[in-house]
Amino acid sequence: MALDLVAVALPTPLRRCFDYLVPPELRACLPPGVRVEVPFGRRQLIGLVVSAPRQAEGGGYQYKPVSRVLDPAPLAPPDWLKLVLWAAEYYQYPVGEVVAAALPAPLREGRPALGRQARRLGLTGAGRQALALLPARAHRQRALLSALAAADLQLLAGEASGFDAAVLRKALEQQWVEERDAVAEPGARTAAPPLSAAQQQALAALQSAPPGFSVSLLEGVTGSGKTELYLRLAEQTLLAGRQVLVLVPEIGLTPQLSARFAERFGAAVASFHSGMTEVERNDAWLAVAARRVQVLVGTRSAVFAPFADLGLVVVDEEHDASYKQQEGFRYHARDLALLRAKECAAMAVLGSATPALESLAHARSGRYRHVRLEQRISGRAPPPAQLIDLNVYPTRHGLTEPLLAAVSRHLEAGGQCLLFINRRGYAPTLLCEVCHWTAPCRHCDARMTLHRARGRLVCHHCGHEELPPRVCPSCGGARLLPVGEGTERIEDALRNHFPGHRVERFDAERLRGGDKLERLLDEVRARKVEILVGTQMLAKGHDFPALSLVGVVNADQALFSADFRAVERLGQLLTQVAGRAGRAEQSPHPAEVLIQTREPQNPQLRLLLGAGYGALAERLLAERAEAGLPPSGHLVLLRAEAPHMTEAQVFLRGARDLALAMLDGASEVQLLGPAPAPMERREGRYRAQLLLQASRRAPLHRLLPGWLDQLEALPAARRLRWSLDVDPIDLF
DNA sequence: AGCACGCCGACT
DNA sequence: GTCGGCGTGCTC
Repeated sequence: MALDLVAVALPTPLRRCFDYLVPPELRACLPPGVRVEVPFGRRQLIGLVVSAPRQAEGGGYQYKPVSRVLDPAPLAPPDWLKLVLWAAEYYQYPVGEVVAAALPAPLREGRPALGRQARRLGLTGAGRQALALLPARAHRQRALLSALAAADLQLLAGEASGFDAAVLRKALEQQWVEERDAVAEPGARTAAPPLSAAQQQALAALQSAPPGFSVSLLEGVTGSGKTELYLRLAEQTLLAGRQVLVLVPEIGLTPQLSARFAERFGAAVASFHSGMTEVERNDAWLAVAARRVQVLVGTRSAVFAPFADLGLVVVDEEHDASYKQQEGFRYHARDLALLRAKECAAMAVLGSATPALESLAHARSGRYRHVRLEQRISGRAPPPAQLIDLNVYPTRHGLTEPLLAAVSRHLEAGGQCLLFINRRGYAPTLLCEVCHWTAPCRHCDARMTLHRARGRLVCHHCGHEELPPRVCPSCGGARLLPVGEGTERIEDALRNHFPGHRVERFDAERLRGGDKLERLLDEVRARKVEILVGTQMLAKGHDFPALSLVGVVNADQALFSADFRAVERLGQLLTQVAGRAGRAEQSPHPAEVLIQTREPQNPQLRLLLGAGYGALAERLLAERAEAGLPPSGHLVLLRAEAPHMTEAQVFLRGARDLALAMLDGASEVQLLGPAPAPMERREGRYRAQLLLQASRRAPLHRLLPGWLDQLEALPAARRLRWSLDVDPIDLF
């Protein structure tokens, strides 16, 4: 007997879809991309139709019928669904969970696909009169009305107004405030600033890409004005009636960039990131599908926004590791963005001052167009970096005399100083002077970091906290010494050394919650802060016009790391930090970059400082080719964690044997391990991994589906946590 | 993942 | 005698 069936993706960890009977009257209502409610076991679930209804022989199976269709039309165009299905296959992750990651929560849970629209609020004549007559205690109404007296409030799709809902409701009721049409105007609203000669050249090079799909790597030093080029390309795309996706690596960078886009393009712009509420994200998502929004600025997950006609994809700071999701569905947003662009015949631009080796390799092979922007807008070359040898100069609280002297010099000349140290807390180790005991975390193979102001020892791997012991728990010795330094200690040392100068610390601990980062950055720009101490969050994207000295307290951690990407990352980080200095014309003092190191002869460090990131990248690419590592080879990592190391090892050995049985001896796929993770125990669990390596993707990816089916059937697989990471960027 | 079914220990 | 532990099996 022939049956009408549709395949439905459901939110379960099963790596397959499920077929449902199509009642005859619903046959026309079930195109791919609509949501349905279906019975699944004893539950009712919301799922997504992923195939057109098809005729099939029953084969005796009792299929269940679709219970309900939620959408009159597909939620998103076919290329969106294609991206979702492709990602599920490529990352070998359950389709239903990929769909769940690609849909905002309200849609996932079956809420109707109705979004709130972009709005514009304006002050009425009555409102203007009311503003003069408001009683003094009505300060919240006053704030609202005076803000609107200055300018209409333009709210993007899904954006909160920033005013209390009750206050807004009252003002609308009183007709002090009215809703006006929020017009999404194509083209620029505010005039674009003129381009430098170098920018003009780069823009011309970008624009000379053939119509349709193309990828350009825009390699532009910090301060060279890449953002203005994105804006120009976006304007052109909008005038052609197509939409724009701009990806940024982290939420902290969205306000700046979306503000610049909104300033230029008005209501056509929306943001999308994890700091928004689910409802806000839902509104933005739906507005993109309905073409009420033309430009979306967002983090990783914005790559799944349902563009109706995507014409331009920008991936800013494309080298940034935040684009790779590090748990669950481990996708790389940059890679998916390129796939997306290809399917939509859109132009893709990868922007960075320090491109990933992957992207450089593609540029070198001609697969990407390589556009360089080597001149800063200011015309000033980035300052040269100099090394301070920690074997020669003693330190106090991590700082050498030459570095402190440089800080004095720049402060006297009215410049700002940035001290970079990629470690939070006061000191990474608490050491007993007598027996050399160090404070360990009871859940991890790691030392506890001393946070002195909080009076706590904190493990940065699991979050465990303890009170520091008074005496050594091992020998009873009374002299426990903080060894090494973190941001807090550097901050203290600088406060003591430069009393009367304002020192501010920038790290996750200090800036937790709210808009503290934004507020502090404003104070930096207003020159109220003279010395900045911080972690890598200071290296990313922010503009400090008056900054003239960058000091790197210690560059050495990465030089000893086991991770094969450590030196690439160090090169990117040092280049990005150094790029914060001397960006603006009004920089009061020639800029300087000083790097403290115990390894001044390190060849990679010298190459970076002498010949720049590009030269280091060339060297690293050659090394990767030699070792068969990315981008010259391809990796898949199977991780496992269990209460005891033997359980993890037994599972991974089983996995290895299955893979060996599936591969013939001559296969290009190499298996490495199983081996314990670099940190064997973390959060109380033992971790190990099995690495698959191949010079070509095809044989590796051919292996995966069948291998995973067998892995899931392994009895050991049920008793521990394991996951597959395709194209891993960290080896645990 | 959920959610059932199923077969062994300490409690009203 | 039952409530409940988590092993194992299935979900169109």
